Amino acid sequence: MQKLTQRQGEILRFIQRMQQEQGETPTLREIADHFGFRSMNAAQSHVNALVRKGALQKEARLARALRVVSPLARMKKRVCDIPIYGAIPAGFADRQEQTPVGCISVDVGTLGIRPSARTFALRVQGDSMIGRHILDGDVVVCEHGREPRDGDVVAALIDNQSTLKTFMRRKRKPFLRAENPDYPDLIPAEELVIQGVVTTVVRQC
Amino acid sequence: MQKLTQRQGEILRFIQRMQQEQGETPTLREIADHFGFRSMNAAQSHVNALVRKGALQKEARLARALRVVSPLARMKKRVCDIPIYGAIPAGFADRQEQTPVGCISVDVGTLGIRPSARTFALRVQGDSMIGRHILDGDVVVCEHGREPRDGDVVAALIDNQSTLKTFMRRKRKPFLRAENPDYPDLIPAEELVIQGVVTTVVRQC
DNA sequence: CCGGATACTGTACAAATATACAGTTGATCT
DNA sequence: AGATCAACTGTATATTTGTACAGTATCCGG
Repeated sequence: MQKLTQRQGEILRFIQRMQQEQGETPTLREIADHFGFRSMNAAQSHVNALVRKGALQKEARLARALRVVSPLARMKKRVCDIPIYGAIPAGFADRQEQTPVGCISVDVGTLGIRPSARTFALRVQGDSMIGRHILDGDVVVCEHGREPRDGDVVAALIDNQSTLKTFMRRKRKPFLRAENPDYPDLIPAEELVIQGVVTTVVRQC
Repeated sequence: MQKLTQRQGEILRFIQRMQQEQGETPTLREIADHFGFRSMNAAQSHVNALVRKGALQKEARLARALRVVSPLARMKKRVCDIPIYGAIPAGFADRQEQTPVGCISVDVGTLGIRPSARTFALRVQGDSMIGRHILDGDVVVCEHGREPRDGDVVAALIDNQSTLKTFMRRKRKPFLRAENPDYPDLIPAEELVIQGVVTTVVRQC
């Protein structure tokens, strides 16, 4: 990629910012307006220069069809949004009814997260899983409805509150092991509602 | 939000998917084409219905100016892409030169990550920071150039390789403490290049 | 059986937008 | 001095796109 002028860099950054904030790339007129150009052609020339230098891609004649070219953008395949719930009440029937307290957006490819309608996230309360290096305040991404394997960390509903436990089997019977002395060590899994299997942990330091 | 018809749901999902994959929302004609409508008005009516029901927002007369309305979308302010490097060589001069091995995309608001040009990510090798609950294979997001505070985890360049250490001071002199027996416990920080301060940890289970 | 909503076809038009062409100014390089 | 390029102004035009209007068929609740 050829080197850009300072002005061209400004234009490129503006396009990039608009794309992130507004979800759409600006039109030539919007670019011209933002920089105070009295002629759209100023914006047009810059865009053409950026395309020529390989920093931008364009669909000819289409509106708002600019694309910022970057090694990152190429690697970023698809971003999916995962809702964060404070605590999940019992039924888990209709997720639309839940009010998410936040949202994390991750791109699928790199982290190996398969986006599905049954993916959600929880903010961990308490140090119950410190033995598995999951701390208070961490956000765990869970997949609902997946069959847990031995040793998987699962979110289970205990006393109308989501708690993390380790899933395991003893003599073919499924149990949940708490990694916290405050809770009984083994709980038969049949009595409980397993809300999801933890696939990812996010910690903000 | 009023309930949607099945067909309206299909239209909405298509718009949403295009926005994620292409970065832009489709035009009425593109919607019509995709669903095999012979008349744009079919698409137009659906879009109007979606707007009326509150599932979609629109800027009148502007091209590709649809917006999917959802509690998640409203919460998701701004997604920024962070490059993942395998290992960062010494100079750290021009990030453009580095070849990222991956990319994570996170939304800023919820996780409190401030996106800056100096933000990058590393894949952790080895259990050197297990004492801080950072494991082999985790991805750590770092901020370059920030002044580390006592107890912060930092990425330092040792033997031409990035290694995580805990930053601390003894008698006002900065040191790096390794949480791994294979390394000497205390290293004067002046002799080393601190590449970044860890702000976030991401673990894929 | 009627009214309304849904789900379309078909046509026409105006606004938004990209594009093309002609020119000016200033800096930089040869 | 001349050539070249970046960075603009100004005007005109073709294309894309959103919008409006007219109409048909089906389904569903009252």
